[in-house]
Amino acid sequence: MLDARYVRENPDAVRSAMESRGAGWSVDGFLALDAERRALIAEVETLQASRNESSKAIGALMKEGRREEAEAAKAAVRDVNERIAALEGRTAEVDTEVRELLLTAPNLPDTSVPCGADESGNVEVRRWGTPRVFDFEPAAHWDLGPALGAIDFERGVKLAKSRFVVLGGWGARLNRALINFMLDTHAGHGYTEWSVPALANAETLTGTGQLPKFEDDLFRTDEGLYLIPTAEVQLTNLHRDEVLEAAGLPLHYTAYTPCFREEAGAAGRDTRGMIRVHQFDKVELVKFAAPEHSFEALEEMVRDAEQVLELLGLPYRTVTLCTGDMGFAAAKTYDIEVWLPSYGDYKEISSCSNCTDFQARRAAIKYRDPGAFKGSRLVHTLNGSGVAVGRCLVAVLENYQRRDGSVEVPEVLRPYLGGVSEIGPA
RNA sequence: GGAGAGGUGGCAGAGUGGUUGAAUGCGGCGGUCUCGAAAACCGUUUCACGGGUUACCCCCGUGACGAGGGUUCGAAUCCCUCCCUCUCCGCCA
Repeated sequence: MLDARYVRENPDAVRSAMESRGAGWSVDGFLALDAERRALIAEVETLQASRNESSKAIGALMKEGRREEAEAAKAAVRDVNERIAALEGRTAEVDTEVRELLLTAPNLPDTSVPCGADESGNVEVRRWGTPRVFDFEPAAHWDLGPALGAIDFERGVKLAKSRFVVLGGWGARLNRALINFMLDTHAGHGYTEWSVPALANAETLTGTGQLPKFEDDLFRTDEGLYLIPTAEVQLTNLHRDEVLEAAGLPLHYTAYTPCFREEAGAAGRDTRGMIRVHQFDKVELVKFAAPEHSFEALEEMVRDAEQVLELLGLPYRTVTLCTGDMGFAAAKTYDIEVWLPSYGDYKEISSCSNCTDFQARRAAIKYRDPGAFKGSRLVHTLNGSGVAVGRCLVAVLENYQRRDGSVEVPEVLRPYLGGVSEIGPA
């Protein structure tokens, strides 16, 4: 959520920021509503002040037994109350409209973010590793996985519906090995591990920005709970309505969770394989940082995610998303893309963002630093995949496959797989 | 799921319609005392929003005693709905 006051005082800056994002958010619509809201509040509060004064006077009259004067005063206050009620009706309406409008505004891009309309405007910042040159025709994971008994697409559909997958045998074990390897790696970098609910309530989803605008992307239970699309939601909301201590910042959190996405509007994209499915596993990184350190915290987070791929020996490149390609809550985002032989290209496997105070304002996450300032201020929240487990599994299978259909196990994963160095058909 | 009890300031805990935003204690902060500390004593200690100012310093106002509604001139106090916590029973990984 944007700071209403900032929008009020910097309408031109906000207008151009919205344009660069390709967001059709109406600054002028906001300004008009905001002005009306403040005028109504001033009027209502003046009337309330006079009512409070009269009520006090009535109390005094009653004590003195001057009943008739008290009755007359009561009648006068009833009039005031009617006017207040009328104004309050409109105030509540305007208040809701202002809030809803603010909740649908995306974050403002940081000044370091390149301008661009879509992913073609993203800027590569670095590459690591060299895509392997195969001396045979490498198989795509949608062929390789089933042949190994590692991935079962048909049964995923049978058990749930299309775009759900089942992992079996080495596939299931490799998946679990990846999760543990990632969590252990992040723990080594000072991240505290959490285990959180896979379902979240509406307030939680609103705190991180999925609601109210993106409800169609979520699975919803008939109790009004939602399946989380990412552990970012839970890790960030852990501190909703809390005031953190500056001395403890930045906080480094990590969690493994399944993630659920409706993928509404993704029809026809990545239909083969398990690149885009309704349920996938992910290890997430979240940080809470003081504003003056959040961008440096973002750089470190990207490195932490990249290291997972480096340890696994998977070639990747990192790009800065341009204004038009960034997510709703982000002020700056780096995507890490892993090399996938089946795509003959790099494919997103991690997205690391600094959301500045955008989520903190929605979720009321603050910090205090008595030596530096009075009261409390909003923290900056960051999140990143560290990394998407399903896509990582795919990357390992495809990049480490051999001519005979077996797959070499990356060194770092062997301790997690009982020491085996290769996996073949079950 | 059934029955009962309860949700008040960082914590504990008063307060059942009228200067109660809220007693008291603890904790925190500042001070006195002390070489220093402890103890004791004194003072202080919520937040949001709106306005004046426009720096979130200060001043005024409004609202907030789980949340939302209602009754009333006036609600922490009365009524309704919802949420949550605790105890017992049931069920259960």
